[in-house]
Amino acid sequence: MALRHGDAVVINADSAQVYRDLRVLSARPAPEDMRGVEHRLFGTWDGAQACSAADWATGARSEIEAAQAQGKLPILVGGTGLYLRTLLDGIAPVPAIDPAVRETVRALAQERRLAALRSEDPSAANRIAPGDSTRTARALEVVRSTGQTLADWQHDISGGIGDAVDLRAVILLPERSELYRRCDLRFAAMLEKGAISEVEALLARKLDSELPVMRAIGVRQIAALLSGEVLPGAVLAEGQQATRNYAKRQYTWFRNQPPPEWKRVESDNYDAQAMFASLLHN
RNA sequence: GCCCGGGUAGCUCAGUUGGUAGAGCACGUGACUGAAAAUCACGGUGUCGGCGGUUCGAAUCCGUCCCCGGGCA
Repeated sequence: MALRHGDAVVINADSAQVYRDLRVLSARPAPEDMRGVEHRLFGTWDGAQACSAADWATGARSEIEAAQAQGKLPILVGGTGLYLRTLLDGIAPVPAIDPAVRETVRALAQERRLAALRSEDPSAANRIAPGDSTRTARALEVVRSTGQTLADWQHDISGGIGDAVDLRAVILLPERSELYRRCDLRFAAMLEKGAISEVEALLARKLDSELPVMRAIGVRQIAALLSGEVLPGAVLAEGQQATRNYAKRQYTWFRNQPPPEWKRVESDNYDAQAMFASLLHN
């Protein structure tokens, strides 16, 4: 069955690796890692623009089609569960939000957002946890911008390709202490390999601090170092901590959200070659 | 050696006039429908430094010992 390099296309499914500005901090694969295999949607977005789950899914869909048209096998790799869900299951076709509405809503403190939502979309206000600022803002911007509630839009989910493709999925669930150990090594290596100058360059762009690029793990911590608010030793520890916290959330998502038939690998020393072989077999 | 300050959850610390303990973080579990490396929800943390005493009852009061800071010699 031996899959040759030229037969596959690797497509990124990670919400940070999507940004050009985050080569080091998103651990984007280097040319030598790619070993001649085509890679798509890595560093494709400029940090100045936010890539939404639907934006990514649109891009992924066309990359998958292009690969298939050439008889190549698309391999999606990455850790953003919502992106994969949007690609496979589709998403509510909510039109683009009026930028003015979005800006107004995001400028509100959570208490004010919640109060507004209670009068403009009471059932959403009731459903969303009171402290959940992201979802409160989303529900509010949707009613305000479209005149329909988010729940109304979500009755109709569309655009998923899950039923049209022969999906072979595998989820890696490493042992916790080993996972954390690797998180620590990973962030330390980033500091060694240019993360600090990467953040310097990012800060020089003076982008909105709420943009997704600015919220990638390590950006805030390193920015604090550069402005002298924090000492070098603390940056390492904080970056490692943030990495571990994220890994736990990601672990919870992938352990519970995907369908039960997705293969889960919990061992740390599996035979990758054999695993992929069995995955691709028939 | 003497004088101060301090020893309470894994860490940093709160604990009013004695009624056997709390907060943040960490950790664990979970949620997740267009910012998701985001945003949240829930949960247990424990010989309150040791030993003795007073008291119906001590993290809180008394004695003593140990440990950690700082100061004086």
